[in-house]
Amino acid sequence: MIKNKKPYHHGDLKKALIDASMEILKNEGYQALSLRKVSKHAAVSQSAPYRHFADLESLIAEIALEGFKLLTMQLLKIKKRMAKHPLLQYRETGLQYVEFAVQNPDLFQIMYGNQIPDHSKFENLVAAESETFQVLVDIISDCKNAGVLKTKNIRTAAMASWTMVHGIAVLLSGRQVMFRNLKSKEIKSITKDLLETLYTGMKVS
Amino acid sequence: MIKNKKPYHHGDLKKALIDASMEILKNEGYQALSLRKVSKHAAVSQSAPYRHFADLESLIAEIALEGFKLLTMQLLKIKKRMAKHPLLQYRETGLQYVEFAVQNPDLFQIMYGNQIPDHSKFENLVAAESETFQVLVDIISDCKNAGVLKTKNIRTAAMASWTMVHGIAVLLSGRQVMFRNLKSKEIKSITKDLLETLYTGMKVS
DNA sequence: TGTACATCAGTGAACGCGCGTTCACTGATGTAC
DNA sequence: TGTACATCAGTGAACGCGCGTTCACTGATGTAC
Repeated sequence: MIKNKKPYHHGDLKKALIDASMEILKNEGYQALSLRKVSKHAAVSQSAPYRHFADLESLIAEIALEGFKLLTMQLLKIKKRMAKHPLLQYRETGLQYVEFAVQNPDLFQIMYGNQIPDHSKFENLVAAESETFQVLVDIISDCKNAGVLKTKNIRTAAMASWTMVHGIAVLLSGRQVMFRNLKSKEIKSITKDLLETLYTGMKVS
Repeated sequence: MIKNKKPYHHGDLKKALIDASMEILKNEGYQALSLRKVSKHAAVSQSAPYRHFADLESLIAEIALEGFKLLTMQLLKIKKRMAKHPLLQYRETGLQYVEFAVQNPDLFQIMYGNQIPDHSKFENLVAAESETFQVLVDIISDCKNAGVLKTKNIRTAAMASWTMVHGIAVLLSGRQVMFRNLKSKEIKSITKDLLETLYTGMKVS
C-alpha cells in the first residue's frame, strides 16, 4: 500500500490531477487553470493527463462535476441535520449555498461560468446538477406539505428560491457592486435578510 | 467629414476598437476577445490600440463601462415610459435587466465576470455601476412612497430585487440547469412569475 | 499664404511566453501457460 | 514458481498557435511665426 519509492505508475493519477486542479483554483484562480500547470502540480509530464482525460474541457467538466457533488453533499448534510424542520432546512441550505460560493469562488465559476460551453456533452455533469437542484425542490416540497410555505407551483417556488440564492452567491463571490466592500461576517446576515424578504414578500398586505 | 481615401489617422479609433470588441463578443464570445483580434477587426496594426488603451484590461474595463451605460439607458427609458406608475416601473425594469443579459450574454459576462479582477482600479466603471444600481433604488423608493411596496429598508429591498433579477439573468443567459432547454418566448413569463413570487412572498398568510 | 518643426497616431518586426495536443518511446504491470 | 508477452500508464521532445507588449520608425497633422 505505502510505497517509499516513487513508482513509475502513479496509482491514482486521475484523482491527483483533480486535486491539483482544485489547488490551482484556490491559489491562482480559474483563469490560470491549464493542463500543463495541472501536470506540473502533480509532478507528472504534460502528456500524462491524456491517459485520463480526452482534453482540457473534459478535465474542467470533471472538476465541475466534483463541485456539484461537493455542494450536494453539503446541502444534504444540513437537510439531515434539520430533519423534521423543513423551513429551517430551507433557510440553512440557502445560507450554505451562498457560503459554498464564497468559500470556493473559482470552483463556483467553473461550475456555472461558460468554461464548459455545452454541459449536455457530459451526461454525469448534467445528472449531478439536477441532483443539486433536486435537493432544493425536495425541501420546498416538504415545506409545502408541512404547510409552512405558500406555493401553488413547487417548481416556480424552487426556481425563485434558487435564483435568489444564486444571485446572492454570484454577486457576493464576485464582490460586485454593492457587495464590493462587504466584510465577510456581514455576508450571513445579509443573505438571511434577503431570503427573509423573498419569504415575506414585498407586497403591501 | 466624409473621406474617400482611408486616411493614415483613423479619426476615432478608440470608438472603432470598442465597436469591434462588441462585434467579437457577439460573434465569438468573450473568451475570444484579444487585443490582436480587435485590431484586426478594426483593420489596424496590432500595436495601434496602445495609443488609446494602456493594456488589455483597460480595454475590457472600457467595454464593461459601455455595457453599464447601455443598461442604465435602457432602464431609464422604461422608467420614463412608465412614469407615475412605480410598480410598473419596478416590474418592467426587472424584465429589461433580464432581457439585456439574454440579448448580450458575453457583454454581461464582461460586466460581471472576473475578467476585471479589481473594478475599483477604474473609477468611471465603479461610478457607472453605482448609477445602474441607483436606478433600481430610486424606483423602489418611489414604490415605497406610493405605498405599493412594503419595505422598511429600501436598500435591502433593492438588494433583494436586484439579486433576484441578477440570478435569473445569470442562469438564463448562461442557460444553466433548469433553464437549459428553455425556449426564448418562455423567458419573459418565467421571469414575471419569479418576480411575482418575490413580490407576493412565500409565507403562508 | 508659406514654411519649419513639434507632436500625434499610426506601422510592422520582433520578443518571449504558455498553451493544447501529438507521437514515438519505454518502463511497469498483469496474465496465460 | 518461472517465463513470454500483451497491455497499460507514463515520458519528453516537438509542433504550431495566438497572445500581450515593446520599440524604432514614419506618415499625417497642427501650429507658431
